[in-house]
Amino acid sequence: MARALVGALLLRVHDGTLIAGRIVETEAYLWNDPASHTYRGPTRRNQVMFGPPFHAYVYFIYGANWCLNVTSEREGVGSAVLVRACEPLAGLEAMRALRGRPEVRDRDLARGPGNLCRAFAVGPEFDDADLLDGTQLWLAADGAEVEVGVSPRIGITKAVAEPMRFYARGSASVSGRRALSP
DNA sequence: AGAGGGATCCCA
DNA sequence: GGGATCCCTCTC
Repeated sequence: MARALVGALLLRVHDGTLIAGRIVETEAYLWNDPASHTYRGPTRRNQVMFGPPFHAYVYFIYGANWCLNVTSEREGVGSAVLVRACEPLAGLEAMRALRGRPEVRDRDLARGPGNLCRAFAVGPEFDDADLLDGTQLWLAADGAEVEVGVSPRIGITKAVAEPMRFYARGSASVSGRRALSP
């Protein structure tokens, strides 16, 4: 699932403008995973992760950033895929305005999970939104061939060695130290 | 490399 | 209700 999402499209209609990007980086957070929000069971925040797959799980982190996840696995299994970065395809001016940083390069508009949510105007109002049947935020498949690399996840302190980060090889919009993206 | 920032959750 | 923790970002 996390691997398959690399190369898919993320689409957003915001104020009548289409914003689109190709997902180039994801991380899997599985059931029974010490790094996952669901590791200690259901809570108010993480309940969406136990719901049906392909819904948005949106959470706030570090006092400044929203993060967008796609729930995965069947209902009852608390798991999700963090969408860490998109390569911008459409609506770049809108994305730049949403970022509030006129100087940012195109490839960096949705690079990193917090930046991605800003660029796509994604916030808590999308928590639990159905991403296969949405009119404002949704996912779409795409025929593009993407070579997918695998690495450990970024920014975690538990299960650090697990190779559950997936990214599009060669994409300049992949986050993290470039050294992590050989 | 370091500070900022606030929600969440565990354990009292 | 306190305090550690956190799937980060920006600026220095």
